[in-house]
Amino acid sequence: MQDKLVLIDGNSIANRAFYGLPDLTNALGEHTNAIYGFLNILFKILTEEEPAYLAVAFDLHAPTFRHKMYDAYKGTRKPMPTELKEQMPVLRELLAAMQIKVVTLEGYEADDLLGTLAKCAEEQGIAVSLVSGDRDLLQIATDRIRIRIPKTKGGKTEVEDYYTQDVIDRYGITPAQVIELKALMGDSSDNIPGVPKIGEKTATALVQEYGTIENLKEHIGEISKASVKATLTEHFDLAELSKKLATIDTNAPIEFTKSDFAIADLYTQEAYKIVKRLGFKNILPRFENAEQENDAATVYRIVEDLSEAEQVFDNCMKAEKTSFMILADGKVTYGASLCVSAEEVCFLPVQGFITESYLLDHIRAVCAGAGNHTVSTFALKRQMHLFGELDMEHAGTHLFDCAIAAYLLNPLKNDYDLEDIAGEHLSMMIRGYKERFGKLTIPEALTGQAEEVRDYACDLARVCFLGAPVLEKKLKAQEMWDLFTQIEMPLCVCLFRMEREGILVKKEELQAYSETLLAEMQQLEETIYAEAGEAFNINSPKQLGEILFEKMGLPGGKKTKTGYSTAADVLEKLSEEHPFVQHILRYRTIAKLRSTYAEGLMEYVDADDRIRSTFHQTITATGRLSSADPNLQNIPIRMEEGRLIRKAFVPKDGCVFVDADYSQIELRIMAHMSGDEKLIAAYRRADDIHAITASEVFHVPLSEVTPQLRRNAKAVNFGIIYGISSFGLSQDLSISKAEAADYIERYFETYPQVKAFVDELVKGAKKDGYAKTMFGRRRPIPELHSNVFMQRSFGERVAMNAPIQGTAADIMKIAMIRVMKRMDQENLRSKMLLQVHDELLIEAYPDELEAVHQILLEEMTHAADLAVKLEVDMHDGDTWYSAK
DNA sequence: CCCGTCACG
DNA sequence: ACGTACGTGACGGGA
Repeated sequence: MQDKLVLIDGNSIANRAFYGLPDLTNALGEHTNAIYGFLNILFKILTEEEPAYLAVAFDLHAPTFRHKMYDAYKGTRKPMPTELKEQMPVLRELLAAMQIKVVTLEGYEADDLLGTLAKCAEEQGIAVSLVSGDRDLLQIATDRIRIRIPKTKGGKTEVEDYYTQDVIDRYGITPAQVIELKALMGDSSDNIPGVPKIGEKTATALVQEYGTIENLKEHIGEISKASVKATLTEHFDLAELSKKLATIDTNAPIEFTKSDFAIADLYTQEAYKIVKRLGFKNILPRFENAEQENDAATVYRIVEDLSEAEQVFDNCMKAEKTSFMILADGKVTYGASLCVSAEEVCFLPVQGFITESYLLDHIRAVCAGAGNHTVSTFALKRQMHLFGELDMEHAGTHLFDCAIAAYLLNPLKNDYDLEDIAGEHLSMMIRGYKERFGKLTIPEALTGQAEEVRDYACDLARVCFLGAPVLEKKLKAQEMWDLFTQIEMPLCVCLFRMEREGILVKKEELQAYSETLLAEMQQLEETIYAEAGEAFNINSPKQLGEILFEKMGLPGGKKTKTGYSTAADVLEKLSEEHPFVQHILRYRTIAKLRSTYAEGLMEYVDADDRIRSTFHQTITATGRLSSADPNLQNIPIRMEEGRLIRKAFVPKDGCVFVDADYSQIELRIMAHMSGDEKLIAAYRRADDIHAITASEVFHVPLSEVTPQLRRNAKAVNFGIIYGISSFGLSQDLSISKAEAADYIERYFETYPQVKAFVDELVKGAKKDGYAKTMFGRRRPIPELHSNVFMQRSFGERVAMNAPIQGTAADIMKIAMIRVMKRMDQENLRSKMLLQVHDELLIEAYPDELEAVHQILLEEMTHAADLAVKLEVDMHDGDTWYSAK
């Protein structure tokens, strides 16, 4: 097989990728698109050519002979944008990790080095491919040196190839004449004033006719075009200069040798780490052979013998700290890994005498910890569902959930898997399940690749073991240790118990409700089709838009990226005059209630007629919880027809619901945090804060506050919490922006300390890079430093909202822990079932009703000590509907 | 898989 | 001039 050398123009290809691809960032916020594009081209070429030799050339910042030739040469290059500039050293680092030869030389540009190497290799009988986006390189083309220029066509990268003949075919001139052409076109000397610039067609014709610019000069009299003649006569010296600048120096002091340029193993462990960090998921598999070699000091052991297992658990109990990870799929446990020390990690597969319950019971015992050791793991709540509950307080003092810790350190991430935590906090690269086992189930993996499963499970436990102290240190440094130990970890147990409990629903109520809805839906469907004159999919915004705005010709501006907006606020403006639109809106409401709530919820009813939602503790940017599968935090209440669904949620036999919710908690927090005396006084005075606000802001006696004025004041109150903007308020109140701005101004005049407070929030967040709650929870706000107005404004609103929404979340979490703890202490059998941000739902035994009321009231109102009293509204009911 | 829409706080 | 209120999750449609 013939030897091949591939040469790559590093700057040119990275540059091309940077401008050709959308902006791309990894989890750390590093820009990566130039590197990504570079790698894609590299792999494409390598796959195609299978070369024996490879090198990438880069420009240096040092001046080249071109600078010496012409002072202004440095100005001929555009400055690199920082987003690209920062990628270059990372790319170099990656190439080094892949053991790829990188050439740079002071005083020479990449072109010169590539040209020299190409010629040198050609002389040694090696076929050369030179990859660049720069057509200057075409001058190097021969029959054995191929210039390859990547082009993007419709998202696909294609490569244009040029041997000598291809240059002639495409440009009508020989490779050697490329410099003549460039000289006439002034291509390489953009910034030199007065340099001749002749269009490509004319220039090509001239080169074809005269061969060189020197020859052209001698025949300048023959040129007919006056402009061409003038510029060439006047500035011929500049054309000559231009030619010299465009000429690639193939005599750079550099040499091609086979040994120096031979491709070694590209897929090293070092390279794997970098690609992993960069987040190139589809490139990563190439590097998978480069397994993370374990520290020689750490032993991963499979334990199958019962007495040996006993020994492992015994050691865990005695150890100062330990960690574990259960390997399970849904409800089935296949094994667990435990880390007794940094040197010894054991994997215990479920088999023989090591049964599921044996394993789980022992792990629970390790967590419950008779001793004083700390136990770290990942996603503790999920594992509690396998082995059972723990003590809330003990969780705070002795257990460490790496996912929750990582979430507190950066709540903006989409997920917190252990592989990411290992990379981000330990600079350790762990391969994930999919990378190791693909689509295999755990039992399949265990049969076929038992040792790999062992390594995987042990890796996870080891990351927990090593990660906990690192995360702990960071939490303490950021003053979130109390938040973690006193709120989040105990809450984790609290949430587990709520999830395990579930909530009873009357399936037949859901069914009946669904049928009622279906009947009306079908009726509406008929009416709508008749009015539209055809049948269409009402649920399709696209089809609906066409019917409304094209067929029926209703006035409607295009609003969304994909077409007409048919959102409720748009349709409501039309509905007055068009009953048809009212029918559409009504249909939407009914369809939503049926699909998401009536039908949707029925899917989740367990055998014991209870629905068990999952409360996610590591999702929101502000510190709130979220509920999913199903979401029980968005059950309808605002509209009566939707609210009816709550009649299906009932307490178990012999119990009643107690529903307690904070009254305007966010606004009270606002009053407290701002310290605004007038707002605080307003809260101390009476209960209808919106009316008082209206009275004070609009200067009318409280008794004369109209519902309209109250509504406006309420909207302004909300606006302040959301991060006020006149546009947003104007939208909400359907008033002009100027009026909205006026309201805001009046509000700030009335409560000047609120104004100072929100200003300070933005200022502080800009300085620190994050917003902070009363309990130290942080939310990073990178948008604050954006150059884009929209994004920056968003950042400012977030800086105002996050401390308020987040503090409310903190307070509710504290209340939940205290309520549950008190119910435990008083040996109540009543259960906490749901949290809906400012509301708690308890399933109470009648004989405990008084106690439950008292506990809720006391613990919720005293969860935080604010300048303004926290008020709680409480209702009992035999359904969730009537308990509100 | 993303988008538009809509349910909640 | 820019064009949005803050925070979520689920559904159906359509590429």
